[in-house]
Formats: sequence, C-alpha cells, structure tokens
Amino acid sequence: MNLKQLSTALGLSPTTVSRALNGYPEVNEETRLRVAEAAVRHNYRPNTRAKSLATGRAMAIGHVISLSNKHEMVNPIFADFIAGAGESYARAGYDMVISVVNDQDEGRVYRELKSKGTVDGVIVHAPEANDARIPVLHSIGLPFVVHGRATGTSTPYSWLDVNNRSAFQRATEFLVDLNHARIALINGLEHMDFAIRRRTGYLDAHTARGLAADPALRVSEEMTEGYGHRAARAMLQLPMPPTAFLVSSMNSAIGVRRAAEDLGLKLGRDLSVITYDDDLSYLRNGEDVPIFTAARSSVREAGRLAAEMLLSMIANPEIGPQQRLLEAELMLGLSTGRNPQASGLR
Amino acid sequence: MNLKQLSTALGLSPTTVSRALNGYPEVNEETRLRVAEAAVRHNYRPNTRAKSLATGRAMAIGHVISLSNKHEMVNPIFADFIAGAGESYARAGYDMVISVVNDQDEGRVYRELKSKGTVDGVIVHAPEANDARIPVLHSIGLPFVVHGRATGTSTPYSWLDVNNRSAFQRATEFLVDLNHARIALINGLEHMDFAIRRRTGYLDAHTARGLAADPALRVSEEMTEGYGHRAARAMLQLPMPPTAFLVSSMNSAIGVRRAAEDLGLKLGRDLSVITYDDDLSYLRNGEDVPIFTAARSSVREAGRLAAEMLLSMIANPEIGPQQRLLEAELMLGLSTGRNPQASGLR
DNA sequence: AATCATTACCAAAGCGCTTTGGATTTTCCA
DNA sequence: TGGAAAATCCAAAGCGCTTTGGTAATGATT
Repeated sequence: MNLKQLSTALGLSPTTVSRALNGYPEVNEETRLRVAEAAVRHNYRPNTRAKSLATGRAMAIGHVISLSNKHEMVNPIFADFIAGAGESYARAGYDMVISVVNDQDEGRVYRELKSKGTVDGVIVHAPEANDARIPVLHSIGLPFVVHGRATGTSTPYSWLDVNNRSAFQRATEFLVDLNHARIALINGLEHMDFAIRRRTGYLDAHTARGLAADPALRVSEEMTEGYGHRAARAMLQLPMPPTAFLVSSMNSAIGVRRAAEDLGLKLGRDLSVITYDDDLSYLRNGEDVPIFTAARSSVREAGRLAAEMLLSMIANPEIGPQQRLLEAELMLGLSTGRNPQASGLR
Repeated sequence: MNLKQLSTALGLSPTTVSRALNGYPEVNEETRLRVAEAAVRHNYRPNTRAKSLATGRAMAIGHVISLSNKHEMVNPIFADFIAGAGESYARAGYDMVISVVNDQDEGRVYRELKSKGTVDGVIVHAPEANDARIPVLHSIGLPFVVHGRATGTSTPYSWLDVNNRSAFQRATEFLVDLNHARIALINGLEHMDFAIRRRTGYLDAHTARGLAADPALRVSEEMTEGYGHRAARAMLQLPMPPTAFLVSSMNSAIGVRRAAEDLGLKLGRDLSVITYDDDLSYLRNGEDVPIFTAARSSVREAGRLAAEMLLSMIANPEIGPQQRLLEAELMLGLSTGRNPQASGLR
C-alpha cells in the first residue's frame, strides 16, 4: 500500500493525504482523522527511501566500527553504547546504520556515507590523540559527535565524554588516603585519548600528594582479562611490588583478581584494586554490593546522550559544536582497604 | 555531484552513464572507461536512496536487538556477531541497520521495516522455543535467517546454528571419563533455544553413561558473572557438592572460578569446569593455553556465515530455506582434571 | 454587493536514479 | 552495394514521496 493507492481509496489527492499524515495545517481536521484512520487500517507507512529522496534527509545516523588489523578486537563497550544510542534514535524515528570497516578505510567510508546520502550524521567512536577523522568529517561537512575527545585537535567539534582525568585522580588519591604509596596503573592503549587522560589523572594525583610514580608500575595495552592477569602477576613478583592497582577496565580487573588469587592474596585485605566500570549490562560489578571499588559511568547512558546531541545538532544546524562532560562516580566496593604494609596509622 | 551533472560534464545522457557504471553491455568500452574515470575524478557515487527507489532493493539488512523489560541486558555476543556479519555486508555492498526495541514491539518493528522498505531481509537473534517472530516474518514475506534454531517451529525456515546439544553431550562425557559423577549445569535461561539444547545434551550424556542427573545441580538464569558465582557457591556448600561444572558462558565461568577460590579450591585439581566459549574478541579464553577447558565456536564467524546465507537467499529467492549446523570444538584447558574424590583408577 | 482573507483541497514538478522502448549509426555479408 | 544485424546512444517514464503554486469555495468585511 502506497500513497497513491491510499489516496484513491480515500477519494483524495496524494497531496492532501501526505499533508494530513505529516500534520500540516491546511487540511480539515475531519479529513485528517479519516486519513489517519485509513492509514492504520491499511497498515500504510510511507516508504523511507522515497521520503528521504524527496526531503533530502536520510533519517539515519551512522556508526562506523573499525577493526584494526593488528589487534582486531571489537570494543566491548560498543554493544551497550549502541543500545543506548538506539533508544534515542527509535524515539526520534531515526534508523541506525553500522559499517564495519578496516581502520585505514575509515575516511573513505565517511566520504561514502556522505556522497551516497546514507546518513545525516555519524558518531565517532574511540578517538585517539589528534584523531584524523575529525578534520576529515569537517571537510566533508557531515555532522558528527565524538564519544570521547581527541587531545590536540584545535578546531572546535562536538563531543560527549566522561571526565577520565578527574576519575583517575580521585581514585588514586583515595588509595593514597588508604596509605598506599606504590600504586600500579594497568591502563588501556595510550594512543587512545581516554587512556592518556587516565594516566594524566593518575600522575596528577601523585604530584598533588607529593608521591613519585614509579614507571615500572605503569603498563598500557589492550584491555583483556589476560592482560590484567599477566601484568599484575609480573608486578606482584617485583622486589618492591605495588600494594594497589588502578585498572582501566572490568575485564582486566578480573584478570588482576585472578593473579592475586594465584599468589594467595585477598583483594581488599592484602591488595587493593580500583577499576573503571562502564556499567556494561553483561558485566555487572557485583549484584548488591560492588565487587570492585570502581569509578563508574554508564556507557549506555552516554550512548543515549550522544545520540540526542547529534539529533539536536541535525535539527538545528545553527547551534554549532556542543560539548558535554560527565563525571564518573566513585563506588566503594570490596576490593580496597588500608595498605597492610603501612606502619601504624597516620 | 549527481548523475545528471556527471552526464552533462561528459556530454552523455544519464542513461548511458548509468549503464556504463553498472556494467551493462550496450555501451562502448571506450566511453565506459571515460565515464569510470570521470566518476572517480568527480568523486561521484550514486545516491543510495534514489537507487533503491528505482530498483526496489534497499541494499540493507536489518538486525533487531530487543531488550526485554525484565532483564534488559544487551546480549554480550551481539557485538562480535555484528562484526562478523558486517564484514560480509561490506563485501557485498550492503548496509546494516540496527533497531533497538522492546521485545514486545519486535513484531511491529518487522512490519515497519518491511512496509517502510528499509531493508531487504533480517537476521533473527536469540531464538526461543516456538519463537513467535518466525511466523510473523513468514506472513509478511521478509527474507530472514535465524541465528540459532527455534524448537517446535513446524514450517521450514533458514537458520545457522551451533550443535549445542552435541557440544554439551561431549563435554559431559569428557567429565564422566575423568571419573566425575556429580556434574553441575550452570545454564542460560531455558526459554532460549540454545539453553534447551544444551540441557538436552547434558542429560543425554547422563543417560548414555548410565548416570542419574541430580536436579539440584541444575540452574538456569541470565549468564552473568554474579550468577556463576552465586550458583557455584551455593552448590559447593551442599552436603554432596558437585565435582565438576558445565557452564554456558565464559562470564559465568569466571564467576564459578571466583566461587571456587572463595572456598580455597583450585580449578583443574580440586574442581573441574568446562565452559562454552563464543570466542569473543574481548574475552579470550587465555592467551596461549586456554584457561578453561571449553566448547568453542566463533560467534563472529557465525555472523559472517549467517549474513552470507541471507544475502544468497536474497540474490536467489528461488533456493528456499537454507540450514547450516556448525560443530563446536572441545578445547582442553587448565580447568579440568580427574575427579580427586573418585577412589582409585577405573 | 463587491472585495478580501481564509479554508480546504489539488495538479504537477522534482528528488536522483534505473530501465523501457526507441533512434541512429556502424558493421557485416550476400 | 543494398539490407539486415549489431553496436551505441538517448528521451522519457517511473520508483513513492514532498512541496510549490495554484484553484475553488466559504466566511468576514466594508
């Protein structure tokens, strides 16, 4: 059932039916009801492609998920972010189109999305420092919102980010308050912007508290369980092992816990661990009380908000670049405690 | 740059340019080259919406991800499946559109995708027994492939599945061979088809080996880490605890390991665990040697194959329903060993 | 009663592409 | 060298919608 069929069935012109359905004023309220009723009865829904062609708007947002050849890992936060963004799109009547692509092809894909008219805007995932995608998107004139930020980018752009620096600074200072002095950082890959900021927060806290950060207690890799295990195990066997760990993801924190248990150490008593928790739906940090003390911020909520930001930019192109910085919550869990090796109370 | 502009720039008609670009025979090879060259030079790419409108094919496949209100969890295998499917789509020039939806709205969404002409087909995720979506899709005539199967569905349909039954039967029998007699099953929600088949395999193995399966050692819930921990802990404190666990997901298996360690039990020595491993990119089962003995099958590969199946069905509608059953591999890891409580060797 | 807004509708153009049904030119063979 | 066949190209219709630029009828205003 298409517009023409529906309109002849109603004895009206396609023009009037279209206007009635789209809420234009120049149509009798009575006929509007008649049209609306017939539309549901005939299960009529305007063809998206025809509509897009006529209006020039695709009514779709693109997400490019790029897999590097080296470590071709799907970002585990992706599903939850998508789920959040998808909710916003559904509410606004937008579709979400996802392209899976090799990272070196990402620029080409953006150009294609633009020239083929597939989407009205895109969300940029996993930004790096001086991210090359931002100038590309600017130059081709495709609206976008970055999930995260890209240190070093000079031109203004829209982003939504968690305050990673402050989250890691606060977490580090919390450990210092528990008398920890040798605090390890199990970070994500430090070409990623978020990892840079987390390291900065970690180092800032050391400076603020007059502590020296030992470079031997700092690693940076792709955040798997195995990585957390391997790194923690190695550090715990150093002559001067850390008494606390700051970990960039739940997965790696689980690996750290496994390493601790390998060595017979109990979290919260013998060893403290704070993790970053994206509040992923399939990886909850405990059920009632958190297993890990954690800096928490829901990536699903971030998806919702980033999508809304992009949609509002598309609806009002004049508003210009938008920014939003979310603060992570520091949740107290069972994995932190006073440094057992610190002599006495301060 | 659109077709008309390109064609006037070339001094040709839009017809000829279109045919040249689409490889039709009735165009001089020389002009075809001229057109192709001009197309890349002007960065021309046909507008997808216009093309779709003219051809009637959307050149897009839909994935509906439905979140139930009760446990609104994003399926953790989703990202990897999508990544695999996306590769196949990209190769074939198809887009992937994802709808996030409340599960009770899923039928409505399929109807919309069809009547709005958004997609040429869909992949059905996470089928249940007697899944209601299959008759709906049949009735609206939208091509689809189910990732998994739906026990109880009578009409033929296309699916791609792992042999969950045989995987769990083999795993169970492997444990029996190690002298385990009290084997627990930490299963997923048993309205899901895969969970039903896994339970069947588990029970079949008991029957085959003349063992009685204790219903107290069988639970079924959403597969989180916390669930694995809680269930294993409870069972290990029974008067007659299990000596081995069969777990339906890596996440829950990690919880089982945590429970074991809570009680001072070492996996592979005091307690055996076999898990199902979807080979998720962010949740590798160890790096060189598997942590867990596991039944493994790559969900990413499943995505690739399911997408290819659907595309081939769309290209050749006459071929009818397709099916493909993959076998999981049983990978020996560090989490299994001889039952320490079994007296002597058999 | 003539004029003017307002209301309610419609015909037709246009979005950018494909495809049908020619038209024109070239090639080939008797 | 004529005529059929093959090779090239094109005009125009059509995909299903929106939107511009109307027209006709009604009501309000002088």
